[in-house]
Amino acid sequence: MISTSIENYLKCIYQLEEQLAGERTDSTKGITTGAIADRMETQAPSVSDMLRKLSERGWATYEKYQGTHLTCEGRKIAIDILRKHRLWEVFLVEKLGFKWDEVHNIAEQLEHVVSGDLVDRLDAWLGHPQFDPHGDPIPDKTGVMHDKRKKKSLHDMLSGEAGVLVGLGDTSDTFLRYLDSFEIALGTRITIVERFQFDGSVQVLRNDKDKLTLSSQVAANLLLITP
Amino acid sequence: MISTSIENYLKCIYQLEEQLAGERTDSTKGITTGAIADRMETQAPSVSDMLRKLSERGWATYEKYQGTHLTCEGRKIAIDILRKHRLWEVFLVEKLGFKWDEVHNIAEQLEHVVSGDLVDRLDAWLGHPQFDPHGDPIPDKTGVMHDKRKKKSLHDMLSGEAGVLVGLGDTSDTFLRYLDSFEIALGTRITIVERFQFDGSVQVLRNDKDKLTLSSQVAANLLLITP
DNA sequence: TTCTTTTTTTAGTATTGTCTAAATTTTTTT
DNA sequence: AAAAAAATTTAGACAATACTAAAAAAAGAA
Ligand SMILES: [Mn+2]
Ligand SMILES: [Mn+2]
Ligand SMILES: [Mn+2]
Ligand SMILES: [Mn+2]
Repeated sequence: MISTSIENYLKCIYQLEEQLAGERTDSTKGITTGAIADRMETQAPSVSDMLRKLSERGWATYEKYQGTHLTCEGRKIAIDILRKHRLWEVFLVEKLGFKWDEVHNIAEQLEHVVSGDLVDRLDAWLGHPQFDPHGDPIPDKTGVMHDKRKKKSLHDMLSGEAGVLVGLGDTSDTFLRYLDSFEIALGTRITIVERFQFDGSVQVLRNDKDKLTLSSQVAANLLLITP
Repeated sequence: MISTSIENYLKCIYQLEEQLAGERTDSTKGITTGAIADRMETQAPSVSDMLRKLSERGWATYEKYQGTHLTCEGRKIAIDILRKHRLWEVFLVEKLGFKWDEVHNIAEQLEHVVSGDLVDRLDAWLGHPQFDPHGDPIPDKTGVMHDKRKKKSLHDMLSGEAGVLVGLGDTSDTFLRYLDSFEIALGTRITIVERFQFDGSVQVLRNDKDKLTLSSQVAANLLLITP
């Protein structure tokens, strides 16, 4: 039996690896103790302890001071947890009517419920959803994500370019509520009117109607598909 | 924060108290260490330790060798867990299509998910069900069970008497599957044809059609309403 | 009542996961 | 290249929960 704590660590390392894959080219250095401690809001020694345990159990490679990488088996577990997390989020939003900023903590608990059948039945009953309420792809039963969309950050788009919001670089509750206040949701069409070099902010058109200004930080976390 | 383990103990003690209330008249002696250990499939010393902790926290009264009773606050927690357990069971059977003998272990985990909103939304979305898939009453938000039915064990019914199955004295997976093999479910109408003094078994009519013989032990665990 | 059996508690140990403080190693700066 | 700063690991401790073996108390039998 895998403990809740181990599952959380594996998922965390997986997500840090995903993130790094998008940013850096060299993957020689593993995920650092510090990055994990930050993300899990825990202390570095706890992470060191856990990394030794994960490598003993064959779910991560780990050499002192070199950071860590998931093994195939570790990655499989992480993806399985992520699948459960996102499916439960869909359930909470679509069926129970929660808002997208209310589901994370609940899904954080539900993802650890273990049952051979439960996830698959949930998946089928929800109609095999492809994405969770935050636009993140839901892996299928075999761990494959069928996300063929090429997402581009609003940060990297040019004046006049338009796209539809389909993903977020940050899914924290505070950012989600911040987007609510702008009336920006998944599916919202965004067109760049003007970029300001001064502070990196952008003026955009929301759904071809309303003009608004988004900070550089917000823009960087909005991921769109452009036609 | 209340741990999963504590929640399980409180629920267990509550259910033993319920059961005892139906059997005995004197409630002076508390629920025994041994009864709890049996039901939780744990060792007596673990129970002794936990009882001391429960009484320290004000959820149970406990004096050495005298057994335990829940306090009001302890009972409130136990009922809350029971409510969650039974609502999740309804969800698993009605929405996801699980069979009644497959849901207990899953609900045993789901009952510990904590969220102010989740249970109430689940309850409303399920249409405020009164009973779980095993016929057990579901407490409302305030902890009250609205179960006005007078249940009578098949064991205590006379020849010729008839009733409708609405509850079970034992909800173990093995007993549930045993009932499946007899094609007996909640709502099944049962009429006593003949009682055998020899071994306490009864010959009954199922839904006014098929004759079958039930052992004394089965009969004792079938709870019916009689018109 | 006294002896025997059963139940319960105490004592001592193990496991898991966390933390702080101190030591060590790596990285960065001068 | 040496010194300073930052990151990481080790050491030692603690809380929660469970277990076995032994002691103590309660219940039942003779
Ligand atoms: Mn989690
Ligand atoms: Mn999500
Ligand atoms: Mn439980
Ligand atoms: Mn039930």
